[in-house]
Order: sequence, then structure tokens, then C-alpha cells
Amino acid sequence: MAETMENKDKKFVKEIADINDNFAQWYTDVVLKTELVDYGPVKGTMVIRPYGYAVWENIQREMDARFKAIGVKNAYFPLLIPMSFFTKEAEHVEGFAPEVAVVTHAGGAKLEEPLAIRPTSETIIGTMYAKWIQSYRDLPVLINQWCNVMRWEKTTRPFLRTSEFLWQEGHTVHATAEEAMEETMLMLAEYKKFAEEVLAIPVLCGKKTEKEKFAGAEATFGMEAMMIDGKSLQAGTSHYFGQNFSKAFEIKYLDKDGTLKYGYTSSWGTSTRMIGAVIMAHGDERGLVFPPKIAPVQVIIVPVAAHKGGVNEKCAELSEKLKAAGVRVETDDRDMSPGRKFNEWEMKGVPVRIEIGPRDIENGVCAICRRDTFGKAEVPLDRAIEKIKELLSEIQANMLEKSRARRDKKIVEAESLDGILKGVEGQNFVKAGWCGCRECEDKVKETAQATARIMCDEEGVPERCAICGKPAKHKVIFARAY
RNA sequence: CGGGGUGUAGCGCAGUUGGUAGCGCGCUUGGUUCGGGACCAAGAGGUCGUGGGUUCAAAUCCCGUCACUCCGACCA
Repeated sequence: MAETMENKDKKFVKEIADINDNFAQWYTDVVLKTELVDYGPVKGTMVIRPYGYAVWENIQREMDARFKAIGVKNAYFPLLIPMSFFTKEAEHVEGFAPEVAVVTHAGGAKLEEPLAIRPTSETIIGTMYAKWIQSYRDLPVLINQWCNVMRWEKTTRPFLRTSEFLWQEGHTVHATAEEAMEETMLMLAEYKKFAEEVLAIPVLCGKKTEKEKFAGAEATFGMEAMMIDGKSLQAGTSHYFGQNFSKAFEIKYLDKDGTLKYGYTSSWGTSTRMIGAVIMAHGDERGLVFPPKIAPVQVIIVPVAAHKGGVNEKCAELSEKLKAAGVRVETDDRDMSPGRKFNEWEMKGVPVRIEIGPRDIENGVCAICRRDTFGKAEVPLDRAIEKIKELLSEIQANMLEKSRARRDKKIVEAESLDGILKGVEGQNFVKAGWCGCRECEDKVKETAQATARIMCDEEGVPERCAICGKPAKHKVIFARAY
């Protein structure tokens, strides 16, 4: 009996690759088998299926509410951008040129000027801002758009890197450098809060190196999340542009003192990549684990022996009560064995499962199982609603704690190149001193296949560069990255 | 763009020295079941990625080609 169970478990685990053995394969399996996404007909594109899209909708709703609360307004700008717009900012065009997809024909004829499919919207939004902004009274401008963008990447992976992806991009203009920088840091902080409170992923924030910063930015700040395999994933960025874009696009305003000045701009973005981050930060050998706040289904009710009287009625009753309490609940009334349903919903990452059978009804209880710890408890039916609401927030909190504990164990310090190599080979984030030169950064890339993720100077800069031994200017987190 | 791997039913695969296309899961129908992947019976489902060649005969041998996938360089 025990042996059969074990075999069945093995068979189940085999459906999705071994998480420790082949993480990349596990990831691909899990996003396909849980019906989050499918591959699109054009290589590098993904079809986001309803179950996956629901996650994105939840992310959008939660994040949008936070934007609104700090005065950001939503707008929409065109998909197609005249190519000439890109050439206005030298670094920007150089950075994006290789991955821009271009429309050359329309209406059955060759276009006078080719049109870029937006890889990001600084250029077109900058152009419009130049028209809209006249006076210091028009500032600040805080606009966000939810849209798709396209970047022709060489290798792709669902959610993490696809040719087309969904994101939000915020674009702001300010009167002064201080204000623009303040906005840049504010949004980074908002992203960090969002990642931790909603996605239950602890993140490290900091400034990007010159090599890693956004094309055209004066400074880029990012948040980095650690995946189960110790690799880093950039989950959001916030850029300070200074006057680079305002000068290129003539974003000028008349100040109180009567002089014409260039504005200072910032932009910030997060994408469907966050869904990938959630999968890779919380998943386990049984599949997905969604934090309750973004789970498409928060509670799945599985009737047991539904043909017996009263079971379906009890399930419907509980479901209605949960819905009324604002819980995203579904009942799985398919005609198949319950064990099978348990496994399917576990793979799909539903945080809470409720089992109701004749025995429970007799005793006036239901069985409640949580996905994060596999804990199982019997709860009186009349107290089920409050218990489940409690449990959902407990799971949300526990998931953050758990991933924070896992991550913190995997942050190490190194004082040599060899130390960095050993650190990343052990699937760690490695903190090390850095002199600030590009050569040392490249050397780490070559020998350890790791990149400088962010700088965290506020923690105190080590005395010497771990690579060349010269005096260090920064404290950097090195890691392998997605 | 370099290096490896795979293309046979919806999914996972087998197919020996060339000789009528197979298995498991899933799917359909009927019945018995139902507290961790149920069982019995009867079914449906394939131009073997694709083009050419060798042969009486090719999933199988030869040449080309395409797609997918994993690992590197580029990137949210």
C-alpha cells in the first residue's frame, strides 16, 4: 500500500520535472501544465491563458490602486512610434535598436517612414509631454500606462522573457532634479512594498551599475528577487533621466522666475515577468504556490462522495458565503476521484482547499488544507468563513517569511574573485567590494557567469575591490541572473 | 549566432536484422465507485515534422531542410 502511494507520487512528480534537478525544465513544465500560458505561433511569443491572465489582473488591480493613491493617472499612447523619434536620444537608440521590431508596410504600400513597435514609450510620451507642458503649474506630470511592448530577444522563456509582454510604464516630469530623483526613489520603494506585501517576495533594491543601467538613463534603480535556484531576477526598475530626455524632446516649462527651463524626467516599470518571479520564488516539487492576494482561485472546494445526499448543497452554501465575504472561490464538481482533484489544484497553486463529504456534514465540519505547509485541519462549518479569511492572510504572511528566510541564508560575502565564483556556484547572492571599473565587472561575468545586480552602498563599502584589490567604491551584489 | 538533444494519436513514449502502426495516460459511451491520482466493458483518434533518394517494400537506410527544446553570448 505504502509502496503504491510512493509510486503514484513519483509518477505525479514526474509530470513536472524535478525542481532541484532541472529548474529550467521544471519552470517550463509548470507554466504549461498548469495552463497559465501556451507558446504562441510566432517564436518567442506567449499566449496567456485565462488562468494566467487572472493572475495578471490581480496584480494590475492591486498595483493600480497603489498608483492612484499617490496621484498617478492612467493614460494610453500609440503602439507605433515613428523611427525618427528614437534617434533623438543617442544612447536610447543605441540601446534599443537591435531589438526593435519595425513595420515597413501598411495599407498595401511601403511606408514613407518605418514605424517601430514600441519596445518602451519614453520617446512617444516625451513627444506628447513637450506639447502638453508649458508652465511650472503643469508640473509634476505623473502618468502611467498599462500596455504591451515588443522586444525581439534572442532566447525567450514564458513570462521571464518573451518578444511581446504586458507591463506598466510610468513616466513623470518634474521641475527640479531633486523632485525627479525623489519620484524615482518613491516608485522603487512602492515596488518593493508591492513585491513583499502582494507577491510575498522579498527584494533587494539598489542602483544599477553603468553597464546594467537603462539606455538613456542617468541612473537606474532595480529590485532583485532571489529564485529558488539562487539566481536573481530583476522584478522592477525605476529610472532617473535627469534632462536627457527633456532636452532630446524639448520638454520645457516657463518657471516662476520667467525663464524657460527643461524638465527632469523619470520612468518606472514592472511586467508580466513578476508572474514568473512568483512561480520561481514560491514553487515546489508539486507545482505552483500562489500568494492569496494574486491567486486566481483562493479557495477550491472539493466535494467528496457528491452522489450522496446533501454534499453538493453544502458545497454550494459554503461557496456562496465565501463569495459574499469577498473570497475568490470555486467548486470542483467534476465527476472524478477527489484525490486526483487535490493534486491538480495543488499543482495550480491554489492556497486553500476545502473538502466536504458526508462524514463532515454529519459532524458539522469541513476539512481545510493549506498549500504552503500542507497543513490540514477540521473546522466547524459555522466558523469556516472567518477561519478561511484568517488562513488566507496567514498564508500570505508565511510565504513572505519563508522566502525571506530562504533568501537570507543564501546571501554571502566574498573578498576575492574566487570567493565570488564559489558563492554563485553555491547558488548564493554574493556581496563584495568593487572598485567601480568596467574591467572588474566583466571579469566577474567571464569567470563566474555572474553580473553585478545592484549596489548597496548604504550598508557600508568594503575596503578593497574583491576582484582587483584596489580601494573599493561600492558594495555590490553579484549573482547569476535570468 | 555557436554547442547538445528531440520530432510517431491530445500528452508521455516504444518501434529489433527494412515486411499491414503500437503501449501508457487522457478522451467518448454504459455501469460500479468516491476522505490523496478508482475499476470493468465497449469505442473514437495517426498522410510517423517535411522534401528528395535507395528498394518489390522505408517510421526504420542515405542526403537535404524545417520546427521545437536545453546550455552559452544579448536583454524587463
